[in-house]
Parts: sequence; structure tokens; C-alpha cells
Amino acid sequence: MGRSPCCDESGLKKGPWTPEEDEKLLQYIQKNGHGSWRTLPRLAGLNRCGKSCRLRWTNYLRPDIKRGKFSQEEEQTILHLHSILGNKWSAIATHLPGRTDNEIKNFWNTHLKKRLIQMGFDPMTHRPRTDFFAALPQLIALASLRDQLAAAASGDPAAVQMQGAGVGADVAIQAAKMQYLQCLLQSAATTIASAGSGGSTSSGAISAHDADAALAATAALSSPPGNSSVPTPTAMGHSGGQVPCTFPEAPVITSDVEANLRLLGADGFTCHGGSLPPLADLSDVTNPVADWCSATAASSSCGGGGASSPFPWPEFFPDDPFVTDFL
DNA sequence: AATGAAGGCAACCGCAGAAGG
DNA sequence: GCCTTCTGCGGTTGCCTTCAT
Repeated sequence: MGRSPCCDESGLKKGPWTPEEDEKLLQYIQKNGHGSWRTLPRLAGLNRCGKSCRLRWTNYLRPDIKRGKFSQEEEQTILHLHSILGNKWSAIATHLPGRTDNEIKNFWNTHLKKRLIQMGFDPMTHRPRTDFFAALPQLIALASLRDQLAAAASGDPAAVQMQGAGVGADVAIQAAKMQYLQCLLQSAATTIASAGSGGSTSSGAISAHDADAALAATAALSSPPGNSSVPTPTAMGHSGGQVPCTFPEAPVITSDVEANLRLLGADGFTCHGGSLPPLADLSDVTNPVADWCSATAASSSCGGGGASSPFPWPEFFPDDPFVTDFL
């Protein structure tokens, strides 16, 4: 089970292949077949390791290799197979005659993956991303707004002026919204952190970056007023633990806020009790929610789903426009 | 025209499983 | 059953080309 010593041997050439080397390898294999890759370089008169020869042959010199751009059909096949197989490039390559696993892998990493991300799909799960990540700028802006609200509560003259201008009701509504949003994020961050730390699946359903982003956003909303800088996950001791779901300073949910929450349809809303439902299991790649294939093909939204919702808490989200503002 | 950034691709690295002694 | 060797695979790197400023 040990590592092959073949590439550890010193004195062997590395790097790009010259046309002369290609010719030697090609002629030898056409005449003798590749046989043992380990002995091939010596027999073919090449100062390369067998591994390098095999790679050159399978990825470049093989006569049945198809070169050039990937067709629409090939793209669809890759997308479909990747949603089922994950990063099993060799398995995917068997369904695409003339294409090598390396070529498919490169094409995925440089084109398809980016396109899926741009369209709002998680490239690993092929499911719509939990869109609060896409809405992070708004969340950060909310954190800033929260500072302003706190300043208003502390009797800041400017804030008093705002109250005088009849902004009080808006302030209460915004406070309620933020409290609600914070707990949504807390639930998401907790789920993602545990998924990331515990179940490092081969498909990498949730990236560490996403988890960090969720934690950072939660922290931004939770941070004390006047400290609007977003702490890094490292600084927060990102260890997959619970993120405190409270504003640090005292009573946040006033009677006005509670009333607004009821208006928002968030009855039974509690932060400490963890009443929020957990996120859906995003690692379930075998059951994609949306028809991303048609979405990517037609560059249209992934709507088609009728009853299925792209949101992780479909039954929980109230219909209030505020929610759809964020998602 | 020069230069830095971004994209694309070939090749390398290291791990894991299969095969054979 | 254990050890060694070979092969295959997926992730990553680094170079070259193209694009933007």
C-alpha cells in the first residue's frame, strides 16, 4: 500500500514534454503497447518516470482523444453525472468517449463550477445555495443599521430627531426583523458548522468558506453596538459550537417588537429555546431539489418545481415581503 | 506599448486499492 | 496474512496565454 517510489527517483526529467519525447513514447507504445509503465521509460529511451509517461499517453497522446471545445451535450452529461457521482472524474469520463478525466476535471473547475455558482447553485450539491450567503451584503448592512438603532435607543440627539420625524415605528420593525434574521442565521451557522467539522463528506457539501460566512454574518448581527467590525471565524473560536443567539445588551424584544414579530407570522419565535427548525440536509446529493440541468441549459431560473421550495425552511417562512427581501 | 490580473490547461504530487509474491 | 510493487485517481500547482487597464 506504500507509495510508488517511481517519482521519487532523482535525475528524471519533469515538466513539459518535448515533441521528441512525445514521438519516442508514441512510437514505442504503438509498436509494443505500454506494458508495464514502470519499465516503459527505460525501454523507450525516455528519461521520465512511468507515471509521467502514463499521464502523457492517457491525457494527450492517445489516438482516440477528442480535442476542442465541449459540446452542449457533453456539458449536460458532465453536469448530470457530477450531480450523481460527484468528483468521480474517471467515472464521468467513461461516459464521454474521447475525453479524459483530467480534461473533464479542468473543464469543470474552470467553466461549469463557476457557472453554477453564478446561477446560485452549490457546485457540490447541485442544489440552490442557501441564499442568505448571497444576501450577505444586506446582512452586513443590517448589522450597521443595528448600530444606528442602538445609538437611537441610547438617546443620541440625531436619533431623537429621527423619532421626531416619525421613524419610531420603522425602527421597531427593523429591530424585530433583525432579531428574526439573527436567529435564522444562528440556526444555519450551527448546522453548517457541525456539518463541516463532523461529516467531512467526499462531496464536500458545505464549504468551510460558507460556514465561515454564516458565522461571520451571525457574529456581525450579534456584535455589540459600536463594534460593527465583523470578527473572523478564527477570532470567534470557530469550532462548530453554538453561536450565542442573543444580543449582548439587555432587553431586545420589546412589546413593540413582539407585536411586529406576530405581524410577521413568527409566532412562537424564541431565540434561546432554539425553536427554529434545522436546515435541510444539504449533503443529500442524491435528491437535488431543483432541476439545475434545465436551468443551466436554458440559463433560466430553477423554478419548475411546483411544490418544492428552494428554501431550507419552507414551512417556516412567513409570507411577509421582508423575508423575500432577504432571500 | 507595457504591465498586471485572470483564465485555461498540462503536469505533478500523494493517497489508496489491486495484484502478485 | 503480510509486504511490496504497480496502477489509477483526485487535488493541486505552476506555466503560458489572453484580457483589461
